[in-house]
Amino acid sequence: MSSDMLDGRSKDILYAVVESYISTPEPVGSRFITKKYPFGFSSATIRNIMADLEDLGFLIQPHTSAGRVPTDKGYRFFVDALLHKERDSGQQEVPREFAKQFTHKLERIKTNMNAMFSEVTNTLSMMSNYVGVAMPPKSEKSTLKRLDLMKYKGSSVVAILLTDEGIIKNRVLNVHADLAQEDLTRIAEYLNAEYAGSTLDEIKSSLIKRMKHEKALWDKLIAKAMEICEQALSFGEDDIFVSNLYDVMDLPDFSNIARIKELSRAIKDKHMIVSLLDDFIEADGVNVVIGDENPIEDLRRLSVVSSTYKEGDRPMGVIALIGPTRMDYAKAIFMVDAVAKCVSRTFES
Amino acid sequence: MSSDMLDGRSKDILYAVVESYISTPEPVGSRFITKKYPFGFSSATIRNIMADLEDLGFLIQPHTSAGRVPTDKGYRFFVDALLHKERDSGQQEVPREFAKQFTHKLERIKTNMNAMFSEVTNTLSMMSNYVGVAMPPKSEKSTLKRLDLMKYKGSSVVAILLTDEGIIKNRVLNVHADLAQEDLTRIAEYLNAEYAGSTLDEIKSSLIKRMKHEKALWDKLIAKAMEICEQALSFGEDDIFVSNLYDVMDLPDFSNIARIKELSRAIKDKHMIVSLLDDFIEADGVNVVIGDENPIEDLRRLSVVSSTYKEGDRPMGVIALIGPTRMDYAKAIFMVDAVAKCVSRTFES
DNA sequence: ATTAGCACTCTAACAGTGAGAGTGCTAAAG
DNA sequence: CTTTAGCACTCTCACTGTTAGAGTGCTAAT
Repeated sequence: MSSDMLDGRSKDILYAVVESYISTPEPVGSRFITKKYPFGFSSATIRNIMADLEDLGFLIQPHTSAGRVPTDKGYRFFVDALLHKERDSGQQEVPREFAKQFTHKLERIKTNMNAMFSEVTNTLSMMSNYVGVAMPPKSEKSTLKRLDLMKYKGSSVVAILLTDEGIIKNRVLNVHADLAQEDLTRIAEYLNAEYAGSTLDEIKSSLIKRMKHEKALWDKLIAKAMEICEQALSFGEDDIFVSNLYDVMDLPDFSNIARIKELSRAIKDKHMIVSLLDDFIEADGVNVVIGDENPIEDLRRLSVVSSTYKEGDRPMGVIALIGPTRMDYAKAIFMVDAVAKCVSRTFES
Repeated sequence: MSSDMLDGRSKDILYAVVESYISTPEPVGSRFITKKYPFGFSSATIRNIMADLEDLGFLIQPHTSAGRVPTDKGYRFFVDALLHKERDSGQQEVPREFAKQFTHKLERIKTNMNAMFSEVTNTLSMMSNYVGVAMPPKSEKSTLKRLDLMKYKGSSVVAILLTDEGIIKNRVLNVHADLAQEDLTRIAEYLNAEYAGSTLDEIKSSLIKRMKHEKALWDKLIAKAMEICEQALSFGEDDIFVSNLYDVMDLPDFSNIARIKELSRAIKDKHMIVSLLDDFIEADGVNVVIGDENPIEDLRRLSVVSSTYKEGDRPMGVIALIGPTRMDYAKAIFMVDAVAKCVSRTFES
């Protein structure tokens, strides 16, 4: 980490510059620092230090004779410092009331996953002015509680999957045969007996193995059961919840449509976001990705703050905030963390 | 309708002005009209007529010595004229190929309602640059095909409703009793025997009647069944599908955030949109609401073009486009109509 | 009834100016 | 050797004045 090369003084100044720029989006000059932060150096000294910081790539000036603005590297330094600080002094106090209220609210609507995650993303967005994102639990990792099959039109069948976590998925399948409801019920019973308690992933692989092995299945119905089960498990894309952009538009960073459109484009492709957040589901605590660091092209001028929610200690999904690199990281980190904890609590009870 | 007071000449000019302004968002002047539309009058005459049209409230000038811009009343005249014209000459030809392709696409994903309606709104938005909206079929109006109950954690039960239209709803209920899965199955069977084939609305009212009548139900299980059924039928808010704003941001009308935010605000409250579209579900053909005419405050500077999709001749839901009052109505009307028809076709097969 | 002509108005674009903010460098002070 | 005061320099932004152009309304002539 190249910020190790900085002496204490430089760190203080850098921290101050980033903090100031985050709170007010104006390039910050040396004189301003001397006024607002009583370091005890003259503006000339600050100036020298800032020039060094610029050489090292932490700051940049929009043009000669403007103040300095943090680079992504500068923000990274700031966030790292922030995370260390956090660890020492728990700054939560005021928002305990919020957490309580919010948990209550979630508790009330947790029966409806959609409504719950919409609530999560919208609250997140409203309170932070950034884009709230929530990735619901991955169904593949959850364990099958019960499978039901219902006859539908013609040769199509509705499969309903219930998992331990309360994820309910349904899917219309074509079974290429006119099975009676009784047959379906029997098939479902068979599959339940066989697979209840396994994770969907396990079921899938076991299924593939068995189908290969017993190539000619003696029992027609069991063969059909296998076929149905496989279809039932192949879910479509993962859906993800993203807040609307209403509150985001208040930010000065997005005061022109070009920027807002960029953001809109970044969150349009939900697969992208999913694949990004997938990487953080195993990570512990809050994760911050800043601008450049982002693997996804469209997110290179944005930052992502994420945290996982868990049931017990098994990570289930991810909560995140997406905003400009000039983000109030302290706030974003705190909020994501708090909300993730609320969601975890909801899943436990 | 006050546009009856206009003579043919005035109508032609008004139509031309609106058409021109829709195609290019520049106030249109008298000279421009003489150039582009060979009416055979001089600019001075046009000028007089335009002054009259302004007095009558069809046009307005942003400032002295600018051209004229249509008022909502002006757009209304234009749209009415458009709808009459449409009736005579079917202008569909080119997009038959599109309709075919799109119907195919829907056919492939119709098993997943969510995916289907997302596809509808996003395609609509992408092709028109306006906001695509789709209201899925109202579950209350659809008939019950089958109800299933599955035991969940503790005293909660998952109810799954399958309707004729393929709407599958699930809901977690609290039954305040530790019923075994067998009991649940029996209850479900009973309810299916009793109610399959009725619309959910009918079931609801019948249920209420019965519960009042036989106050002391002798059969505990049937009492429970009633209770469960009632809970299962009380769905939450209707959800509605709204496209993202990505393509909308290309419009010059929304080139500043204030306008885009206004739009964002208007579509944020989905209940509002639902209540608006509900009014048009019975209407035949395409419906256009222009600016002022809108009952909802937030939509007063926007227009809504809507159409219903049906199964047979029973209207099921609404497809709509929301855009600026300066909208390409011809295109919007055509697209909404075409897409609604594609969706109808999908529901039929 | 229509139109040519003209005076009038308003906007948008452009260039020029000056204040202000902030820098880098140098030389003096600690 | 580090810090600071001083100063010349640079760049932006806000303001001003000016002008070209587009469009109007009115009047008088056709």
